[in-house]
Amino acid sequence: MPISFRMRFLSRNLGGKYNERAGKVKLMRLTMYTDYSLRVLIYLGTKEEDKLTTIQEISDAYNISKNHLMKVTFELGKAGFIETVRGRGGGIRLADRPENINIGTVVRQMEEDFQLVECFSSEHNTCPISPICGLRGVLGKALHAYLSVLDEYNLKDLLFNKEGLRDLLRT
Amino acid sequence: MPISFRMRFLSRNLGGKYNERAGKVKLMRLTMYTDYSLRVLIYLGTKEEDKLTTIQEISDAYNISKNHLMKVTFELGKAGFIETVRGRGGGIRLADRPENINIGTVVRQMEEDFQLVECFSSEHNTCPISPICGLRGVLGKALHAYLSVLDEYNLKDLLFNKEGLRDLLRT
DNA sequence: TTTAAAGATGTATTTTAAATATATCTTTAA
DNA sequence: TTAAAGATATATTTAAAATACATCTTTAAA
Repeated sequence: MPISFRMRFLSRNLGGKYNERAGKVKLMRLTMYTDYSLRVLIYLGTKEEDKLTTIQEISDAYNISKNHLMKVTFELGKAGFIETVRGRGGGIRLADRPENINIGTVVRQMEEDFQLVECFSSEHNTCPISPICGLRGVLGKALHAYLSVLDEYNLKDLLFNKEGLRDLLRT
Repeated sequence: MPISFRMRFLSRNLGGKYNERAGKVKLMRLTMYTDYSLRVLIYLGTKEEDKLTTIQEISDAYNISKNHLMKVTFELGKAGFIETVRGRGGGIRLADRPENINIGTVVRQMEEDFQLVECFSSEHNTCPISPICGLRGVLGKALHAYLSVLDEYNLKDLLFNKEGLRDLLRT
């Protein structure tokens, strides 16, 4: 459920050499998609209330593909976290005050699913012991704990140094 | 950080149609690698103490590629969760009693890293606000909560219905 | 003392999701 | 009526994950 950042890490290669980290994998990542979603919200949170910001501006500030951000903002708008104004002079803004935008809610919304392991999906599961296996319950509980922490925070909590953020985001 | 099961889910396709779930992604997955690790431990846990089990047998029981399991068991051995005996008549067995094999420890060991988002990696980070951004802290806390739940369980907890597991795993 | 069964190791290939790019459409203020 | 903005769709690229294949090494049994 975490923002999956595959970036330019060394390839995992399960079949690779057996020295160093071979065989291990990178779990618990959030996608850049979710990361970008949060970055957009943070950016908008540093702006004056109601003021519109263009996607281009955010793209410049973070040096992120505008095309990618278009899709992120589209989803953020559909989910109701931001308002979008089309046409010349348009842009995007937070749909609510930062203290009312919950981080857990954002991550849940930008997520597709929380199928931690194969047996979380009745459709794709092939594990023969799933009917009586305790693993799903344990992982589900862990997932809940993860999201519960995120539920404790809202966007305002991430903006405690709003001036500093503005400085760093100035292009 | 969850066991990443990509399986045969619909492709995410960030650039796909904007109806249904397009744009959303699947986070918090564990890899099949970690899932398989836990399944191997569960299988061994259903066996009599000290009795050796071959990888082939586990491969048959779960219908998992033997080659893949070879790598999983190799890692499990290196990490000290199982003992491996080479040569004819060899096999693998738990290195300790199930109650002493902690699930959180297993997941941490089979993990490569816990870089939830780009800014968790000083090497790959490009986000300009990371020096003062509260996101990393929040996600780190959530990750800790996730692992802490796993830390509360050991392999024995997953074997409460050992007889049922044996039945389902009989090939 | 040779053979076969087991795990160990390395490399190569395939598949999938994620990331990104491109192109066009729609809206709307100037 | 034009240009700037977001909306939408499709296509491409990249990287990780999953898997397959090919030996090698160890060791007990024949």
